[in-house]
Formats: sequence, C-alpha cells, structure tokens
Amino acid sequence: MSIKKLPVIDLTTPVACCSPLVREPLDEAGATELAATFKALADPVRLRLLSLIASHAGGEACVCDLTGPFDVSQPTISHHLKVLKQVGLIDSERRGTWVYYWVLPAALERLSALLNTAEARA
Amino acid sequence: MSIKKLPVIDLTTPVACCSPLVREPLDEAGATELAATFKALADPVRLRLLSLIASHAGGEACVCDLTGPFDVSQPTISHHLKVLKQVGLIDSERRGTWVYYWVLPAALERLSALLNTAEARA
DNA sequence: CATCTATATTGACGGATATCGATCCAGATG
DNA sequence: CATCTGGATCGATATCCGTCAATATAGATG
Repeated sequence: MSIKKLPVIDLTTPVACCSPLVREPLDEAGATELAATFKALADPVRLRLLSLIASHAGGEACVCDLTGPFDVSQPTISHHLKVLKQVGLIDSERRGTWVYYWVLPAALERLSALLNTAEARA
Repeated sequence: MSIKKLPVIDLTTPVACCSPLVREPLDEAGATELAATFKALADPVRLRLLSLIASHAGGEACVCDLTGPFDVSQPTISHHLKVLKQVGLIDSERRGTWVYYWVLPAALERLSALLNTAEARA
C-alpha cells in the first residue's frame, strides 16, 4: 500500500538482470558470482581508480593519468586495473604507447539495481 | 553536447547521500569507508545471509532461520552476521532466547545510489 | 540452583590478497 | 637495430580473512 510508484523505466540501463537482493533469497551460484564483483570493489585504491576513470574527461583515462594520485607503485596500479577488468567493471584498449581504460556502465547499473530496495516503508 | 537528460528524482530513495562514483573522483577517506562496506558484501555467505534476512517474512529472521541453509558452522554464521552489522547493513535485537536480524534499507539505498550512473550514452 | 538451548566469543590454522622490486614486453623514435 | 618509455608480469613477503572446534554467555525451564 501507500504511495508506491512504479519504477521509472530507465532506457540507459542495457540489461537490468536479476531480482533485487531483498526480494528473494540469492542462490549459491549467484552469490558466488556477485561476491566476486563486490570483492573487486572492496578496496580503496580500486574504488578511487574506478571513480577517477569514470569521472575523467571523455570517460576514459590512460594509466599515466592514474598512477600519479596514489601512493602505491605502478605495478600495484596495474594489478588493481586487472582485477577491475576481470570482473567486467572496466575495459581497456592500447593506443600507441598508452593504454586507455573506461568504465562499463551496464555493470554498475546491474549492481545498483541489485541493491535497490524500492519497497514501501511501513 | 548530446542528449544528456537531467536525472529523474526518485522519491523512494530516502537519503541519496554523496555524489555517484562516476561523477567526481572519490577522495581517499571516502574510498576507505566505502571499501569497508563493499568488503562486507564481498562474500557469498554474507550476500546470501543479507538476501535471506531481507526476503524473510516480516523482514527479519532469527539466527535459527539462518544456520540451516548453509554448509558452514554456527560460529561462522555468527561471525558473518557481525561483519554485516558492523558496517551498518543490518541490525539485531534479542527477544527471549532468540536473536533477530533485519536489513537497514537506507544502507542499501546509499550504495545503490552511489553505483547509479544515470548518464546519457553517446 | 542445575540444566538446556540459542547465540556469541576465542584461538588457531590455512588460503587469499595487497604490495613491492625486478624484469619483461610493446610501440615509438632516432 | 638500439634505445627509450609506458605498462604488464613475476616472485616474494606480510597481512588479512574465512573457517572450525572449543568454550563462554544469556534466557528459559525444571
């Protein structure tokens, strides 16, 4: 009951897969896969990398833009980028000397939708 | 340029704190705090616990409802519940012999909002 | 008070992971 | 082809974390 509105259909979301976490129990396989994605987000450096890439001009950034803001070594940055890429949160491409990374919005949207409670509060 | 629409204001979102990850670079302190929350979600058992609690009748479940569906021991379940509670995703209360847990929707909404890209694609 | 049940805490152990220095690889450039 | 630079990979190390068995605590009940 109450003022529950139908969610606005967001056409910018390519694939809003699966039922939200709070609606029905997550099965074991789904939990394992989802945990892997959250694990990739469960590190301060990786979160900042993701945020830096996404908010960078043009929606992409080369590694040379990403090593400066951190106290960790270049191999460590490279490692974190690999982790983010392996779970499908970002992708990359080499252009000449530099390698560019960008965020895959569909992946973030999927997580956002999974965490969305969107329920009427009593 | 392009067809960038203003984001639809979602009144079902209680406290949409902070700027989404993709809008501006996350600062170090924010990243550390956010990473702690994602770390709590970065485990299959904890994800299923959260989902089980949220989708349980009445929106809450006692530990006795939660130990059955898993292959892990009772102390392990207790440990995972503590982790989820420490980051503010769930809360609990003792009633007589049993301890009941429930999900704090505002915490999930905050994460959902942070991951929401809500941007026009070129 | 003794005991039983539900849950939490403790301590230990093994596997995962963040980090580094060293090195390797790929393009660019002379 | 030699060399330089941006970035990835490798191997080692230290720390973190999920798990368990054992034990402790808190209500309920006899």
